[in-house]
Amino acid sequence: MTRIDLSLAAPTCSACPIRHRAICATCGDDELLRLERMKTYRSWRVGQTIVMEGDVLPFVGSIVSGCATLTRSMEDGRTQMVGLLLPSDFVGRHDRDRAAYQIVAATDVTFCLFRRAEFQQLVRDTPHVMERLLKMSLDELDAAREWMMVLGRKTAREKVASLLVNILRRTATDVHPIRAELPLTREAMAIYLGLTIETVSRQMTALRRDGLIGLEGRRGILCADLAALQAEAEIDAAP
Amino acid sequence: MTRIDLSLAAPTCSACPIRHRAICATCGDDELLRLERMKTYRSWRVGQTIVMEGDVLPFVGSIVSGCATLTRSMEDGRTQMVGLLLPSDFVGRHDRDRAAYQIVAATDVTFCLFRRAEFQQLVRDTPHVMERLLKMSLDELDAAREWMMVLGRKTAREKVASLLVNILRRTATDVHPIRAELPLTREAMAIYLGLTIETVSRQMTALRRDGLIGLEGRRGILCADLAALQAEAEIDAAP
DNA sequence: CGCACCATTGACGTGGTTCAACCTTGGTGG
DNA sequence: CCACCAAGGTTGAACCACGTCAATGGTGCG
Repeated sequence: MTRIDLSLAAPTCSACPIRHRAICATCGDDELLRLERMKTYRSWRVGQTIVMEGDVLPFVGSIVSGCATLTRSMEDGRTQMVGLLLPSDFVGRHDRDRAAYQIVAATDVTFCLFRRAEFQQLVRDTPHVMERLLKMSLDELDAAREWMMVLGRKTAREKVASLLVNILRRTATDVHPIRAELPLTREAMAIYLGLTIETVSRQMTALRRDGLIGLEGRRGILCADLAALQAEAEIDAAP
Repeated sequence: MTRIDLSLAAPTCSACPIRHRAICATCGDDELLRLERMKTYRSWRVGQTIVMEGDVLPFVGSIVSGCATLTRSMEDGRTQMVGLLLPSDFVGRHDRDRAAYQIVAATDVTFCLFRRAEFQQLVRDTPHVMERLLKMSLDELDAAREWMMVLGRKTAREKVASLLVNILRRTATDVHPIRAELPLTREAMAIYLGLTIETVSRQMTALRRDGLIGLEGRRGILCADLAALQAEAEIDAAP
């Protein structure tokens, strides 16, 4: 593998692409300066393991670009994804120094990291940062519970459609038809959905055959009618 | 139905059974006095709906005794439990006034409630209460992710065993054999586990037949060897 | 060009659901 | 007091969605 420089120069916070969505969203200019001094950018290549389940994780931080996965495995090898990390998502617990899940780079990925002790001090000094962390944690909890519905009650077709809708909503670029690059292999999709690779593949083919999505190579997906795909995922239009 | 008085006199916080495990665990005596003035006890009978999904929930609070369930339903009626509330668990979001899930009393249940606005002020005035809320939310998130593993990857037998282990761990009374009262009907168990009533019933029978548990009436469960039951649930002994 | 690696497709097996009958238990009223 | 009933729970038989196993197809990289 070609070696690359993985310690990128970090941009100033005010120029950061996740400035208004990440943990720092509610910080003023003064606090941003404090963050500048604390932060380190660090990148991993696709496929690299960032931490193993149970290992010491000496930092916490935000994902700036790319995609990482949170997974848990059983002794016999069965694996379930429990979180999909996209830009602005927060990783790690300020109050625990061991990772509860394995974190893997699903694509090349860059994090904005803080050493835990420093971050914990920041949280305790700055109530609105703690409240921001609380809000983000509660949103994650809601997302996890939403996913419990997917895992427990949806059919394979609905599961795949649900995942595609989620990814299109968060990362779609073009319009008519909207388009996104899947950050996951079929295997990673299967691990997320509690299915096998084969079932994911068959359902992707079926959704394409039924005109609900288009496929471009292995990773590109197109969707001319997101509402129809949402209906297929049995997602209520309400929220 | 016999009418009962549902507005119980609340005990003083210092005599409260969940004093050291609930949101108030880190409060000193002075803050406990503030809580005394804010709190209201309120009870619901088994089967009553406490709030419907999407309804206004004007309070937040802790469950003091009994058991309640958090569920979400799809339009066609498929239902998934996303949380099981036992004494000391916290309910509601301080920053949102609508319930994201239906809350139902699984047994007769008593809550210690605070009006949202007052509680939100308390959280903002008292950093260590906010940190306590954050810690409890992160623990809930871990529990939800643990449950994603159960829903996505475990067999019916492992699912049922996992639920029994959870309940025995949190509510078991006797020892040799340990004993607990199931706070859930078979239907509620099925909704929690992403299974049908029939499958739950068959797996309960199978676990009894295999000598891993004993059954006393509809609700009583006995377990002479919790480690064996945990092995059946494929739970790593580690944590 | 050729080798990995990822993805697709097919044939077949099976764990869990579905549908239906029956059993148990606790509560109610004659 | 006990017959009856409703609700919850158990059991059986048939079905099917998804998993398993195996072969084939595509694609990007050295």
